[in-house]
Amino acid sequence: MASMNDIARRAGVSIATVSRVLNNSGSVNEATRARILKAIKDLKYQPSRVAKRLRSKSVSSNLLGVLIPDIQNPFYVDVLRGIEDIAYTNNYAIIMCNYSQDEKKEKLYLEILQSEAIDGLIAAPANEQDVQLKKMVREGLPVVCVDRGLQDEDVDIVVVDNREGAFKAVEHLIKLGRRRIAYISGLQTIPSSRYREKGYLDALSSYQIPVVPELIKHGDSKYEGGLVLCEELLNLPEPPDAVFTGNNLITLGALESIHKHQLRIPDDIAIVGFDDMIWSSSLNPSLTAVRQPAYDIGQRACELLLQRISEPGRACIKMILKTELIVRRST
Amino acid sequence: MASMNDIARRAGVSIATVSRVLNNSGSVNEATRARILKAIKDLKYQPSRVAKRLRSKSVSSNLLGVLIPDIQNPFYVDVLRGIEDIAYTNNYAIIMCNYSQDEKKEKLYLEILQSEAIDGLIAAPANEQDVQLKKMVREGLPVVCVDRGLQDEDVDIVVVDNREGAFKAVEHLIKLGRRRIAYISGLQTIPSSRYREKGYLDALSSYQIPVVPELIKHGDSKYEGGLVLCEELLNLPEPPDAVFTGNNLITLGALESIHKHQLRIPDDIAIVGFDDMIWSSSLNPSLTAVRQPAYDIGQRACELLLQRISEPGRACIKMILKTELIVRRST
DNA sequence: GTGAAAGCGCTAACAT
DNA sequence: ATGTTAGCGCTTTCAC
Repeated sequence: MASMNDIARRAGVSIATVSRVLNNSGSVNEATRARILKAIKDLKYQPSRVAKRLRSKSVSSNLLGVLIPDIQNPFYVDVLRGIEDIAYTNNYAIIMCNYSQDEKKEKLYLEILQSEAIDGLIAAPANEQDVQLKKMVREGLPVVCVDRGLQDEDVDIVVVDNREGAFKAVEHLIKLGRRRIAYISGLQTIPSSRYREKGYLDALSSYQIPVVPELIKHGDSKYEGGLVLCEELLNLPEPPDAVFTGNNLITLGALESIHKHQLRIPDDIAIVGFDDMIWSSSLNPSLTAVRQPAYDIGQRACELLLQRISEPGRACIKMILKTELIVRRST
Repeated sequence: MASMNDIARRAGVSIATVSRVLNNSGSVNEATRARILKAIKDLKYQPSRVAKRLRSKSVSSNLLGVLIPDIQNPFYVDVLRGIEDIAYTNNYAIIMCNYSQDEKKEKLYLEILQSEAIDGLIAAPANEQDVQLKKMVREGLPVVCVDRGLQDEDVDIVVVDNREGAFKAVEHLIKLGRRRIAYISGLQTIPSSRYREKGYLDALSSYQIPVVPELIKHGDSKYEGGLVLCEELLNLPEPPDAVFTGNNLITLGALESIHKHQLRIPDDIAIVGFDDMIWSSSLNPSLTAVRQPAYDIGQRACELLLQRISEPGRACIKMILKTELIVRRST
């Protein structure tokens, strides 16, 4: 790969002049500019982003980090797409790190990201206390949180109103006449799980429906969790007549379990899930779901990050997006 | 962030010695080693991967590129997970580039990847003629192709036997008594689309079933394509009694369309899709599908890449994995 | 066993 | 308008 030096030599100038035409800084004679441009073309020169990044913190190296908990979860895929589209239009590349809900892996990735000298980071941390991420924020790395925030740390964040979304879902079930409504939660370390549980409890209490502890299950935010916990619910002496699932993977696991038991949805048991998916309407039956604007979340987050990179001092923004209840055949 | 210089000063040695203990190269006095180690700990030193990468091509910078066509397609997500797991255990980070089936975007990403000085690349190129990727291969960048290869270019590749997978799917439909079997293809520029079409045609011909051109539709490998093209099929004067869909997103689109027409599956029309998904059994009805070992593909590809990085000279390997027909209720 | 110094490709301050 | 040079953080010869 040709370097600036090669260009300079071929055009018979110094590398400083090459740098000038490359960055449109300073003034350079039209004739030499043309020569340099030609050399660049001839040698198919491509600037080294690595060298640029090493050179100085003051210049943007156009590299962002993205740290997400679970790439298997279509919600994060959509967030990622949103991020990526904005990054792409602004000529940023992305280092994508998926820690698979594994805090050890998350830690390693944060170290790598740091040592890759990224310009900024969009992260959904494993938990709100994440010391390492907090430290990076404090050291001045531009960070935007998505889906999950950081406790006692002033940082940009884009989330949805999880409590309200859950409330609407459970209220919907109640209005349909359901009374034994179960909740299958994801990891309790994740704030959104707790807010969704809060929404569930609030809805029950709003309608004076007693809370039955055995109808609340806590799992791992994954398919397997949904499967196993729903199994437990269905095996109860008095099983639920409706279930509210804490995220899309849990929903799929729960569906599997319900089908195994040969129960009819919604006649025997209704189900509403958090997170809508592109194939929700193709499920058996089509799924009533709380839709998060995942793609938007990604876009907004990336915009906030680029803003913060160019203006590090600006006050932090907490952006709360609305959810939407999509009613289909499963309720 | 502390640099090697800081460590050296604090330990009262030169950076060369620091480098030695960092890389376990050369011999260094136990006492000084201890001092240096302590300084590293005290200053929470983290090596700069950027500087290391700039320094020399001869030393690995532990960064891989991944170039995929469509992150919305769960198949690629699973491939990505496979890649990532292997990369992680070998202490490599990943720059993930999703070009959304957009060749212009793909081109830009290849440039970025190159200028990021990655150690190697796993790619599913938009088409087999990709000049830029070919050039990178020829210039010595370790590359492994997945899912899609490069014409007339010797390169490691991991694929499945698409023709055979399609053949099995269509044969299955035929044995069930279907005769008007449609095929909704993805982008024809993608080799796998063509191989799958070949498998479809071979199956028909093996069973002496005439090919009906209007039953073969070519689309864009996306949800919308599946939806629109299936719509066209269903509006035919003589609609198909079965449809074989070219990938998972097309399948979902086709399902949507069939449901819209209120047709019963498989009574009115059977459907079998290429690509199995975690929620295939939760679809309405559960989906008969050709399963690709996507996660394995990713793992194998990454292993091949790491091999090639450490041994650039070794002969190219073409790895062909088997598909599996999972029969469920949609046929 | 340890250090000095060159150099990877680039930017930016300072000279000319 | 253009050139010279220091330096970003690291590895690696070559001395000592």
